[in-house]
Amino acid sequence: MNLTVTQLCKCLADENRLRLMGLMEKEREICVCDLVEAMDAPQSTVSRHLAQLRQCELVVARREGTWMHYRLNPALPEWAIATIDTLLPPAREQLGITPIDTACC
Amino acid sequence: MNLTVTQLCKCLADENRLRLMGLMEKEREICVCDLVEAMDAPQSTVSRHLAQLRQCELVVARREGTWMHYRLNPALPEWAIATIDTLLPPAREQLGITPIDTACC
DNA sequence: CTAATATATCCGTTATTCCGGATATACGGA
DNA sequence: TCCGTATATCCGGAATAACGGATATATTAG
Repeated sequence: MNLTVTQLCKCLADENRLRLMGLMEKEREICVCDLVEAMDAPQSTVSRHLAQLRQCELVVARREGTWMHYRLNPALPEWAIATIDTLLPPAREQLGITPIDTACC
Repeated sequence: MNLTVTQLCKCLADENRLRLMGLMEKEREICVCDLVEAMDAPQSTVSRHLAQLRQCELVVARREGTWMHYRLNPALPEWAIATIDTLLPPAREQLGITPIDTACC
């Protein structure tokens, strides 16, 4: 786990990625199709941003058949967890979103 | 004060700006010449990044004669203060810096 | 006013990031 | 095996951001 502060901030500095993070909730998995539906963006865009979040390990993915389930990575460094916990509530408010609580699959 | 999460993260997502923030310490003013000296970057670069930090109100400036004194803005929203407080220590460690404690003027 | 110093802004160039349609890959079922 | 669905990656173009030398502005001193 080699996350830097700069990397974390770059990830959260894009509205699409911030929105993706905001749609997820601790301890809860979401599949890509739900994220694509909730985001107003084409699937390739969502997938690309998810890949970036995955690369920085802000999220982790689990495959189940053809579906991929994403969740916030609970194993980040303390300072990253604290930052995410602090920023997601105001981010959700500013972006007008709430975590997804339905499951397509 | 209309700072958004995205704006805050954009500001902190650049290494030069993060370094500038890390060189400052709560409650302490620093003048630009000290920042220019501590950063390994031309004066115009430092000044441009300071302007951006000022624009987002992460820092505030006070003129004293020909000198400008900068300090972290103590009047940010709670979530921004908390984020900065959380991120600056690991950022300083990762960037190999400590707050400036000398005063050129 | 002129000179000197500190800092800010301008502007052309380069580097980085983002976009999204097209295509590829992975998997399950028939 | 071949097909359909879910997701990932590719790639060329557009948009955004960063750079830094040159220049402008602001202020003080003489």
